[in-house]
Amino acid sequence: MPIRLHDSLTRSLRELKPAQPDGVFRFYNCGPTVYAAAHIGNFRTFIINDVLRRLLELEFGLGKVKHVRNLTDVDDRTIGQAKAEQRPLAEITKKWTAHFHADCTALNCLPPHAEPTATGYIKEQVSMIEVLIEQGNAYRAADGSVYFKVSSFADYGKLSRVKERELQATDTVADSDHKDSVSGFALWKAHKPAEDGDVKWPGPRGAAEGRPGWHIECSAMSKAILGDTIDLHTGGVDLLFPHHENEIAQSQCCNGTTFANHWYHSEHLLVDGTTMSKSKGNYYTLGDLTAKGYSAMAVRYALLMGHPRKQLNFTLDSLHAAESALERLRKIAQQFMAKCACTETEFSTYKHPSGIDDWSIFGLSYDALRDDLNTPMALGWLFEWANKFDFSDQDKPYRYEFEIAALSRLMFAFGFDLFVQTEKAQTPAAITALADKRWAAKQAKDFAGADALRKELAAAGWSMLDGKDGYTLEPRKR
RNA sequence: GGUGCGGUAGCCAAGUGGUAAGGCCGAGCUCUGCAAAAGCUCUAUUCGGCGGUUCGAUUCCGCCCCGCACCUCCA
Repeated sequence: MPIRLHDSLTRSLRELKPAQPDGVFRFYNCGPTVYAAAHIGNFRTFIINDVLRRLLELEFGLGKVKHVRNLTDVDDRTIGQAKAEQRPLAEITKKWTAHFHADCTALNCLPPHAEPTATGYIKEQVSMIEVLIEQGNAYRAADGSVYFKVSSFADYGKLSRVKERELQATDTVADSDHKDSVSGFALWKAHKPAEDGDVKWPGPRGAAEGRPGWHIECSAMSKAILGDTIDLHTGGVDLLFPHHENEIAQSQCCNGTTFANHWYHSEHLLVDGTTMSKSKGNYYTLGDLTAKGYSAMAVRYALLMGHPRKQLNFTLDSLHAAESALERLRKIAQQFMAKCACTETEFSTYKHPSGIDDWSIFGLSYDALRDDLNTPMALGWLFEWANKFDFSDQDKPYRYEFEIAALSRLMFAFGFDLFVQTEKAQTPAAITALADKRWAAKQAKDFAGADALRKELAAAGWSMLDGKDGYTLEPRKR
């Protein structure tokens, strides 16, 4: 069964396969703008793309997938943030890039094979713009900015189906604030000292110094790293128009060939049934959630609970459900591991994409993933089969290794690291003292005293879990 | 107004022209000094509303109601 994925261009499910003879699947995913902490909505998209990349590696093999995700480090927002903080642009973008990487690591997202920055590819962007000017697809405005002439590209609107929109406006861009207009969008923005400070580069021939427009960076970096035609280009739905529409226009006019063979867009995350916004108090970053005591892995799980092409309603309750479900998954894995004395490390080593085709009882789950990345269905099958698996079957021991290898690979596809070593909060000495006291009381069969101490611990925010030979303490959740 | 996506149990969420996956929560039982953990069991005569097509619709069609998103620099 091949991997099939929805294609926004044809609005149908299409098989994913590398077009180039070298068999390498080329895949570009629009990345974040590094001017603040990314929110969990952003991460939904990146996690979905991470699952896709893992799936492709499982399918085509390691080294047969080239995943590129850019960092937008120069645009209105990054410049605005630098200005607001009165710091150099590079300092701001460096800081938030590091923050983004830390979040990605915590969420167990594999680093892309290349992570280009817009400022690292100014030359490439400038040359593309020059080609577009020479060919008559772009023109210089009076202030030295350069705009793409939408009317010069017949296929404009094909992706977003907005062709019939009122595109009949003039070819002259008269807007004074340098925003895109109906007939064109900015490829190059002339330097404006008051807004841009010292952020500027030499422009395309005949244009002023300034900085690139937003859309051109992806076209240039995709071309530079992956070539003129790529296998897949992805992003959130909001990028469908104008960003991706404009990328197609620029790239195809410049390169004279198809830009991307396949387009995929994941839907947005809703929080409490509505758009996330700071004023509604439902705006979460990963840090906000981990500060509440949730694990990053649970956040990842929660973001995969819904179909990627459907809006997903994220709530603190659903995150709690994710935390429990993940714990359940861990128990399931341990049941299999116990049967064949597999260690956590060994479980992890099974993760290597191996081309093994035996998916054992997890085949349906894996198939669901391959069928348009249906993560909720895959999770459903996973639990369904794990639940009905008979662990008491004595004739089965030799089979457990297949089960466990399959489960391990499935966990790799989802990107669930079941055995991450999480930093346990340090238990205050006073709490330990109380717990010791209670344990002693319990051993002495002073149950009334033990209960009183349990209550005291609870009041202090700790749960005491009694074991056979001792106790463990953990912070009370919620 | 244009374009697109949805409305399925207390919550989250799959799915199919043939009679509703899964997770969470909750309940009961076993276990347990208590608590936790673990195990077992149970939890939608019904899929926003009204019509239509059909032997049969939650699934197809029409209309209506409601929600969300995009419509020039938001993943």
